[in-house]
Amino acid sequence: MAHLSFPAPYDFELSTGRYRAFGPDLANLWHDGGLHRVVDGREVRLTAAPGGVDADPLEPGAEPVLRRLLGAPFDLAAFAAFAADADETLREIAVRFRGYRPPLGPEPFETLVTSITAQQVSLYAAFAIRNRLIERLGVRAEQAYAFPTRERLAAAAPEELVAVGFSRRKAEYAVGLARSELDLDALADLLDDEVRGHLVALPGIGEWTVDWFLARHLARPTAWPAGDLALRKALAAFYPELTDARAAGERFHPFQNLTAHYLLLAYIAG
DNA sequence: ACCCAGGCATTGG
DNA sequence: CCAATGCATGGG
Repeated sequence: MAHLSFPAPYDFELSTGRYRAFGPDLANLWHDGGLHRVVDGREVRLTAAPGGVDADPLEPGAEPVLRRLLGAPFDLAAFAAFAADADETLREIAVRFRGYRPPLGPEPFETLVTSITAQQVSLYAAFAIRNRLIERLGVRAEQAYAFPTRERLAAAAPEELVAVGFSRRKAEYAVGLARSELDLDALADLLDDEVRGHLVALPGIGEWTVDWFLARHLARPTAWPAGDLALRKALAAFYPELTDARAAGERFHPFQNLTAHYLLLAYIAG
């Protein structure tokens, strides 16, 4: 057992709600009050603890990916200060949901495949399809599964993905991504627009998917998924005067990413 | 049965 | 540049 510390305030349950809201997530499994995640083949159980999160067991080398999973790169204190000085709407949302630290997709390939499953369909459908993919091509540890590796998907026939509910097109996108030459880890060293250029060149990866990759894998502060349907609905609900979602992002510079997450959370929470 | 849901590529103007 | 269309599943 080891401890991962986070600056207060940090609300573990609120922050991990995404992994329960649309049904179970076999790769980020909420089980018996804790979040289970497989790192390097070993299942880790994460639970709330004073001052942060307990991780059991914590292998050397697993800490960076776990901290990333828990959204460690976000500067919540700076966002809180920004929101406190912003409009009344954002100010109230930031206070109501203080301690919310959006989880990140710890692995680039997994993040992209997850987004492909979520294109167009409801998140309930996306989670169901994703879970069947994980069961079929992933590897189970104890309760949770390791998400299917890029190598496993590169070796898969698209028909295997169709069999778990992918459309024919999406099956080809996911397998094509796995088989592409692109070094996904190297994207972390590039500027936002450079990342965008590399990714949108791949079939099935458009602006929306890149925006969420920048936001939820690379934790880029100014990522702003202006085309996202849920974010548009949240904007319409909280800022009816901001009819241009893309332009609206400028208002929240340089905290577009955290603002988007807080608006989505507030919108879903009702 | 029908419609919509945290898109994207393709086709045709 | 923009409009129309098909896609697969789950929930209402």
